[in-house]
Amino acid sequence: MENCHILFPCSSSASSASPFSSNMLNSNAYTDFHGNNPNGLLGLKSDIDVPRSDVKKISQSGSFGESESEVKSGKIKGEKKIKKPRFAFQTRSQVDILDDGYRWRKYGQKAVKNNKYPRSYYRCTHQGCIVKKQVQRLSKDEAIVVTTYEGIHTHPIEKSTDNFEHILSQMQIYSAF
DNA sequence: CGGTTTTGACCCGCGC
DNA sequence: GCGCGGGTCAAAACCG
Repeated sequence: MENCHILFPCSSSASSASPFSSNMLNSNAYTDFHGNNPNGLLGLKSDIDVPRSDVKKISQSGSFGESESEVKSGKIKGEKKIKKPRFAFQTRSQVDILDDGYRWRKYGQKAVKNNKYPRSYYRCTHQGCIVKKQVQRLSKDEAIVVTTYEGIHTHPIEKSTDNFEHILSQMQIYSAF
């Protein structure tokens, strides 16, 4: 029970009063702190709008032979659209892999238009955990890495939270001014 | 050996 | 209807 959920204190007053517009990625604001923020804190954005309803996914090879269509991504036929929370963190780091204490498995990588650097897709390797994460580096500032979390972990961390605290000390979060 | 990364192909929503 | 951009899968390669 000691395992605390990694929930950032951004839900309190982050509703619509967040200083970051939905297009924060295009904002050139952070370009300004270039060299201004030794701490490496960039920004945070929470998005709760998933237009896609996650329709079933059929293998391209059609090798499915059993009814595993159950709760795969939280999508059930009779269920309503489950809006999964989305959090985007901008951090300044040389490495894309920001270890938050969870185990991730990369499942894809795509090049983003308008961006020289590709975007990596990760997924939590825990059973039943559907949390996804994607890491993107800005072409404008290669020192800036945008990590977007999708979903909420429902299981404890396997690694020591000590590591996570270490990360927290490197990044500060704009939860509420 | 098992799990993970890599990488190309496929799929889907949206705009034109 | 087609093309584009973005997201996911899956088989092989890779690493401990």
